[in-house]
Amino acid sequence: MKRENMKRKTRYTNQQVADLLYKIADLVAIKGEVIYRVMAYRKAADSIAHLGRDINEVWREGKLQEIPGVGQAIADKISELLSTGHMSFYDKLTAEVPPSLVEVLRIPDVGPKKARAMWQELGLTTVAEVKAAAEAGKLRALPGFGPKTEAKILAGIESLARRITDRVHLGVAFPAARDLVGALARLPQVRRVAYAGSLRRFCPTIGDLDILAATDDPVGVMAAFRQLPQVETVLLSGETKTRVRLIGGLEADLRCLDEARWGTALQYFTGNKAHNIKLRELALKQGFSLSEYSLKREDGSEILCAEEEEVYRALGLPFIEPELREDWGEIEAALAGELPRLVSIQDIRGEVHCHSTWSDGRASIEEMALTAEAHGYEYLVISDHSQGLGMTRGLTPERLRQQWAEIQTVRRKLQRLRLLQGTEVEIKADGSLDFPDEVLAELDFVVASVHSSLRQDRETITRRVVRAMRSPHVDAIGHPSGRLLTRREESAVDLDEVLRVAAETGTMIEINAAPERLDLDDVHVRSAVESGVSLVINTDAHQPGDFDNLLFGVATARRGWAGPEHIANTLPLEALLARKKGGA
DNA sequence: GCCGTTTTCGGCCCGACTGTTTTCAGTCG
Repeated sequence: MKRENMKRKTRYTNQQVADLLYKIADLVAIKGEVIYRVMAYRKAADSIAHLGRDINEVWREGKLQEIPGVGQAIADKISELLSTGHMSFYDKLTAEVPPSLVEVLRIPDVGPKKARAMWQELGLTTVAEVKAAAEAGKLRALPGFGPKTEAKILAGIESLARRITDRVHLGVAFPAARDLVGALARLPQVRRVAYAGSLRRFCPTIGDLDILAATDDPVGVMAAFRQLPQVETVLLSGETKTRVRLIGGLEADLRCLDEARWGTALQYFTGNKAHNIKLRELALKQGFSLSEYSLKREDGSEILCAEEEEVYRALGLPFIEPELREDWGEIEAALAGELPRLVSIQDIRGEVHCHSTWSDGRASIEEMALTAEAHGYEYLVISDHSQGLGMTRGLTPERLRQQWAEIQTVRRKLQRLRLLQGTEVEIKADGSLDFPDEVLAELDFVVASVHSSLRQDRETITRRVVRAMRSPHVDAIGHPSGRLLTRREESAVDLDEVLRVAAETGTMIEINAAPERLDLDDVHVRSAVESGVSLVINTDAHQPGDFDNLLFGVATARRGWAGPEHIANTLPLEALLARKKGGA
């Protein structure tokens, strides 16, 4: 009665391989090995997490060592893992260093040295044991520890327990950052202020906010910052740097600096770390030392950069857009003069996926259309859910026809916007569609999505989506992975296969701009761009305010190196319709 | 452990803040 797939070896995803390498890095650090060995594991893990190709495939082709940061030793370990399902190096390592210490490392202010000390001196290997020891006042006796360190560790454990997740999506981080920047901009001493960090790069999730302020009065600005009503706790505060926890739990750093050094500072604090390290290495080769303060020549004299562009120019590079700064090859491309031209929000002419009160939207068709028109859109497709999705009051074919009458009425109230009718049709568990072909054939644009049975295994859910893509009526696949950032993992669907079939069938793939989705994700956008898949950016708006999310979708496209030519809704309506399957 | 416009060996980005220290180590970004 044993099924075939129960005997099969576990298949490792890129993320799982990366996570194992991160874990090895932590354990090797606690073991006390040279930091460069630790960094090597982390670098390899970063590369694999953002590979954009299935690691199993790369391994089968024998090309593991072509991955940046993967040399002979790490390639051998990955090979062993993928072929046998275990890694003897990891087994040996965890026999020496208890793997639960990785959790201890997550306590703020506990790094490898402190974790090792607590483990070696007091035998503490879990967060619970550390907590008990701290409460009993046993930590302060350790060399390098004191009462304050002990208290900090206790507070750190508390904050770990209180936080559900340590990252938030852009829909949370972006308004919070705008709010802080606005408050600081109102201070008379502040000359310039901006957010930097992962938010400026539009990473899908954000760990904390990085705010920069140019001022001649850092002490005054820091004092004012600590007093802001948004601030719950001041975590640390010096002359140039203050770190606080905001109400709601998000943490924010404020750095103050001279206006003349704005460019180097903004560049540095935008990151990411790997991009910065590579930039600093490039600077060293050219005889400079680059820091957030300046470019320093070997004789110690400084070149100040008031603008970011000057930093890149001084290193012989064109400006690199923040969304590209992930060390995914952008510095090499910049050196070669091969940076892509990125799509911008002004390029988007309309959307083909939004909802109304006809299903689970919160605004009428008219409100949605007028808002889209006010945004300068040329077209909008109303695409309410189909009948099978009961909780969204999905439409039956009959109601779909009634909706058509309303769309025609609304059309008369519009100046420029061209309003069309579509659907977000449910892809049922077996891959069939929730409307018959003759109904789909009448619609202007069909988005097909998966909302149910998201836990199907990889083969089943992939076959299901592929079957939908082979329908001549399906123009695009909506939010293909089904992830909900910080809440729900993506489904097991094989996105590489989805993209391959998309290219073959001419099915468009959506970049859903809702900040909790950003689905297709940046890494696969890059694969789509490389394989010639047509993408479409939609906010999936359920109310008028949701159209403002477009910038998150555009940023995700930019992070995947997409230009306007890769995004179908940068086209005028007729050209977009012509690009559909069987389009004129 | 990785890597090469100086290198196949000897490097590997740079700085702020805190706490425990008599001058610096650890952590963080």
